[in-house]
Order: sequence, then C-alpha cells, then structure tokens
Amino acid sequence: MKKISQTEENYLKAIFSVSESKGKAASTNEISKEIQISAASVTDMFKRLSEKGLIDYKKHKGVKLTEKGNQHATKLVRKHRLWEVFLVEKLNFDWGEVHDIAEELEHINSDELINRLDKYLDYPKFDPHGDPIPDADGIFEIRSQILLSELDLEKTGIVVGVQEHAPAFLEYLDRMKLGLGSSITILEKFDFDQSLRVKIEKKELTLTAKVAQNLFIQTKEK
Amino acid sequence: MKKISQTEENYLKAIFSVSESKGKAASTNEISKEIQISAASVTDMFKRLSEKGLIDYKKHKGVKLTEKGNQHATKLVRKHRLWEVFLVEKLNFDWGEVHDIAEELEHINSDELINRLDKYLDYPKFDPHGDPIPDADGIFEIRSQILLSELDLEKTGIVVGVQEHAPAFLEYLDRMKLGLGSSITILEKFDFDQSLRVKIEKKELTLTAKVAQNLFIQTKEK
DNA sequence: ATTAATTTTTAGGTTAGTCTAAAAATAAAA
DNA sequence: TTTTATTTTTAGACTAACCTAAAAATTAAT
Repeated sequence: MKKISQTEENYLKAIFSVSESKGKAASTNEISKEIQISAASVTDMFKRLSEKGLIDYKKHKGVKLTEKGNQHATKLVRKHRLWEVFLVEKLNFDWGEVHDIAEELEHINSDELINRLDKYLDYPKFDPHGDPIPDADGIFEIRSQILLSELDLEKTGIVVGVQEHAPAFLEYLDRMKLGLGSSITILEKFDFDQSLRVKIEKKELTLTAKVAQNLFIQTKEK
Repeated sequence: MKKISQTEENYLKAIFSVSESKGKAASTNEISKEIQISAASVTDMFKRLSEKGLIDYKKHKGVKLTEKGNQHATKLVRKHRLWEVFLVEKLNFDWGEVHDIAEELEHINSDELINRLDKYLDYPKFDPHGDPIPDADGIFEIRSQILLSELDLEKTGIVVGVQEHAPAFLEYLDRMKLGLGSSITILEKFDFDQSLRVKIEKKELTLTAKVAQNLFIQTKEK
C-alpha cells in the first residue's frame, strides 16, 4: 500500500464533503471550485486517486469514494475535529480561529496519536462547532436537530451547532454571546423579513433570517 | 517573503544539527548522509536555500546558516521539543516513541499555536530526552552537565539527558528503570573495559562504557 | 433535433524535489 | 609535485502537482 499524500488527502476531503452534502457523485467542477484548483488538474488527480483505488471514476460521470477512500476521508474528518477540540478546550483558542490550524494537523500520520488524543479529550462526540466526530470505527453519532428558523413561536431550544463556518459568522456569534449550549426562546416572528425577536438567557434581541438559518438547535421533546 | 517548504525545513534542521555538532560549515556529503538524499540533490537545494537567504553557500566550501536560517531552524527545534513534551507528558507516550511524530508536528505553521502550547506545558526548559528547548526568542538554557563516564569514583549524579537518541538505547534505559532524574553513584570502575558498577536508587548494577558515555548527569557541586 | 452553452478531458508546459552518471574541483598520497 | 582518491557540481531525466488553451463530450435551449 502506497502512502496517500497531503494533496491527495485534500481531494478526498473535498470529494467527501461535496458528495455527502449533495448526496451523490461529485463532479470535476464542484471539486475544482471547492479546493480552488483548475478543472484540468482535478481530472488529473481523479485518475491518480482512481489508480490507487480511493475513488470510482468514469469519464464525464463524476466520482464517488470507494470504501477505502471513504474510510480514509472519515479518518481525516475525525482527526480534524479532534484537533479542533484540543485547540479550543486545552489551548483556549476561539472557535473561529481553529480551522486553519486543524487543517494542517489533520495530516499528521499516526493512529496511536489520534487515539491517545481522543482519550485525552475524553472521547468527545462533537467538535467546537457542533459537528459530529466519528469514532475510531468511523461511526458518527446522529443527533436530532433543527434549524432555529424552523422553531415554533414561543418554543425554546438549545444551540448545538452551526451550519455556516465562516469566521465572520462565528465572530458574530461570539459578540452576541451565542455559543453551543445557549438557550434561545422565540418571542416573535416578523414575516416581512423572517427576522426573529428572541430571548437568549436573560437578554432579548433580534436575529436576522440568515442567522436563524445557520444555527442548529435541539428541543426538549426528543 | 516566500514560504519555506517542509523539505526546505528538513534541510535547515540537518544543516543546523551538523554544523552545531561539528562547530563549523556543513559539507554537501555530511548533509547527504544526514538526510539520506543524494549529494547532487543536496547541491541543488543549497542553491535554492541560498537564493532565499537562509544559508551562505560558496561552491565547494560547504554551507552555514544565515541569521534568518538560524532563527528558522531554532524555531523548528523549539516546536519539535515542545511537541515531544506534549506527547510524553499529556498523551503518555514513552520517550522512545515520540521522535517520529514530533518530526511531523514540527512543520505545523502557527506561532500562536506553539506559544499557547508552550504556556499549556508550563514553559518547559528541557524535553523528555533532556535536550534544551529554546524560548520564543530562540534562547537555549545552558546547563552544566558531564557524561556519566567522567564522573569520579564514589560520587553521585542525577541523570539530566541522553546523548544518543536511538530507540534501542532509550528502550534499554526504560528497562533498566533509568530516566531523567535517576540518581547514580559510582561504586567501582573497571579499567579493562571501562564498565562501571553503580548504585541506582536502591539497586546495584553494571553499566557498559557505551551507556556511561551517552548519559548526561549533573552533580551537586555545580 | 440542431445549435448553443457548459463541462470535462486532452495536450503541452512549468516548478520542486528527487535520481544517476559523468565532469570538475579539491584533498590526500606517493 | 604529480598522481590518485574523494568530494562536489553539472547535465540530463523523472514524477507529482499544478497551469492554460484547445478539443471533445455532455447538457440545455431554441
């Protein structure tokens, strides 16, 4: 078995995230946009990854991860998210600052390392953004969650994750003192722009539709 | 300022360690042996590092790190050793297992990360092998130390480091329950093979000259 | 069902980092 | 001080990972 390079790993991650969110094969152009590399180069890499048995590739038909490719991509996600937990929990980074560093750390190659880190962090199930962390067997814990924008009037929910990961959004949440675990109650909904009047802990404030559509929450009733 | 690649970093480290131990310019062949790459490739890289102002290179004269190159190499040493402390202290790795992983981790690029890690580890001055860790300004703490082989009869010393880092040697020390902080008293010296009869904590045992020449110790009378 | 637009692939080129083999320079030995 | 040995450099080639421009295939639109 040959080694998988960092570059190849980045493609695997991109294919994983694109075909996971779209639910089907990832196209050359989608990957090209995802990782900002020319479509021609992406085609090149598709051939190489296919050679290595990491993806299924037929010309003009897009690509899908093979079992092997999927396992590897899942491990990368696991590493990335565990490192994020480490950076936030142990080194006190803000949740908006950790992505780029974890992007480098995820390529460190040692199963022993990652499993010890997992133990050291006490086997976290979710990262600082609320994204699930696959366990050593690649199993993700599934959580019932809805978007804040789908929560009914006068109901209360707990923030468990974010859909959008852009630093600007995360910094906004920090400024609003909104983080994982925050309790939000819908006081009023404004139809004309879908903005919401909400109560967070003690304070009342207004959230735009954009914000409400990017916050995952969990409600009491299962 | 262009980025310094991982490959280039490996050359800088090799040049640093060769010219530090030899006390002078590092030759093409020395670096070639150190990192197991052909002399021709080393010459190539010397040209590139020279272009970037990281080394001084004159044909057939060997190379020396510039101030800039030295700073970068020192930072790599700092990162490597801090990660080793992390792996041993926090993740409970044995001291023989950490080198390869730290070799990867040292290339992670973030001053913020390394300084927070330093703080998290409580600003250690020495790594698990007793090697000094430069501070954020690149300053190494100097310690008065001698080799166990130089210690006089009936004198006692404390193990503070190792000269040889080979896994086999470190595993041997583990098996002998010899580590940093162990107290050793010389009971007898055998001239014919330079072996030593010593007392370590409560037990008496014999150490070969090879072992005695690779253990750094510190004595009371500074 | 053609034509037009878009997507994907091919062709050909570049750079970093490696190699081997041969040439040139330096160092060691006779 | 010549000759011999060693070290270093040059020359020429290769692979991985990128690029642009053009060709081919697919998809969408008239």
